[in-house]
Amino acid sequence: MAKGKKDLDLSTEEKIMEAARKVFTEKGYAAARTRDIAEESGINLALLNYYFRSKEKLFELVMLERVNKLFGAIIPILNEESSSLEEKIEGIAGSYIDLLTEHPDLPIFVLSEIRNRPEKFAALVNARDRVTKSVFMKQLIERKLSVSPFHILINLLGMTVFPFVGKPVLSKLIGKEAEFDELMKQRKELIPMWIKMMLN
Amino acid sequence: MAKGKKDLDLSTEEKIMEAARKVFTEKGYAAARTRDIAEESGINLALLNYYFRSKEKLFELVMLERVNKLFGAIIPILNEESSSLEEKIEGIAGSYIDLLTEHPDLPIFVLSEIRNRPEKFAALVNARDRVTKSVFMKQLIERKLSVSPFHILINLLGMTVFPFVGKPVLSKLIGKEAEFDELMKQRKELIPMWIKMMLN
DNA sequence: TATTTTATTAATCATTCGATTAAATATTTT
DNA sequence: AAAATATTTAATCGAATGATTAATAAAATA
Repeated sequence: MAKGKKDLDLSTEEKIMEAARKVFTEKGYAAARTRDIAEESGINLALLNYYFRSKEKLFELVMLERVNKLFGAIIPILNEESSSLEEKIEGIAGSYIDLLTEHPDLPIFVLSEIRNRPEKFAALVNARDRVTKSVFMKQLIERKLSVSPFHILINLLGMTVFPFVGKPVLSKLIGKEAEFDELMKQRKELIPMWIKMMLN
Repeated sequence: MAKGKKDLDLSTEEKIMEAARKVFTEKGYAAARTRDIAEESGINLALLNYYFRSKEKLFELVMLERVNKLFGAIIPILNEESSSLEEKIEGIAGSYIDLLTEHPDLPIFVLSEIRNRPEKFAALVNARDRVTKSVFMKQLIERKLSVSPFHILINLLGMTVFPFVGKPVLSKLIGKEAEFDELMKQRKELIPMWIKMMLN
């Protein structure tokens, strides 16, 4: 049979995925209703199950996308062979701030879903070796710091990611949305500077 | 008798609150079932509504407790009149790490519930003036830094709070629970040191 | 064109869930 | 002790929700 998915199929499937991304990300798995997703995508409720079998299966696809997006922005940089430690730090801060400025709710979505159902999603982010044995960690160890290299990694991620995790609260303190974004833009250069200070 | 653990002399009301704290914090509002809370506290389901009117009302009490705990650990320090900027930085890092080592899921719980229903809880954390007009911010401004004082506040909170927000992922990288706690303990002294470096 | 497969819809099923009710039991007040 | 009030339970209600079904429309295939 012609197993090539037709344009219309793809379109419907993609409309559902698009709506699922939005609704799941806004409300979280438990509060999201399949009817919300159906309405948001302008399709019949039964079509959601026709194409994706269940709410759970649909969510797994969205979650996988999100996790890959979140970790795909850092893992490759950690493992670059040719770049220096300083270049990696600049790369991580820069690419993460660009990514999260566009998708501010990415980290809180992933982290809160993992917390709500750790048995289901913990394995998804088990990138232990790809981090602990990365070129980045090796380069950190070479510097013979007086503290664990994990501190540096935590600081880099904390200073970069935390403002977006705490955005619902922080943006109230800071004021306008534009000011928040301007601060984040500044941090692309500031964070590498601060981290480098910690390496001495 | 159900799996209620400590059936101590707690009043029925307090038994329900205790179970509500646990279930809401573990699963979030939307995924928490009033029947879970009833079973966890070893009481009849109807008693929950008898004492607290509704799931929503019960949750509001738990949420208020959590928010006060989370922000109560920092707001008073920000507004101390007698302590120096350096002392405040040490106080915040120290008291927050102590608090979050005991209650690691506090920040992710509060932040994700705010994100899921911002219209309901955003007002709860609107401490704008208490932060922006705090003694801490005044002291930062006096230092005539080359960057916005918000950067320093974000860095302090990011380095302190982020490891706990990301704990479900980070603890896998780091290894045993004890090692994570040991790193956090070290950070009580390290974070103030790093932040002070940023003040020059 | 005729037939088979794929896509879509309206209706509805089965469960779950928050909440209520009415009756029973315990506690306090008079 | 009697009456009044407060607490607790079992049963159940109604709405919401994920999922399915049976019928129809559209597209693909032969």
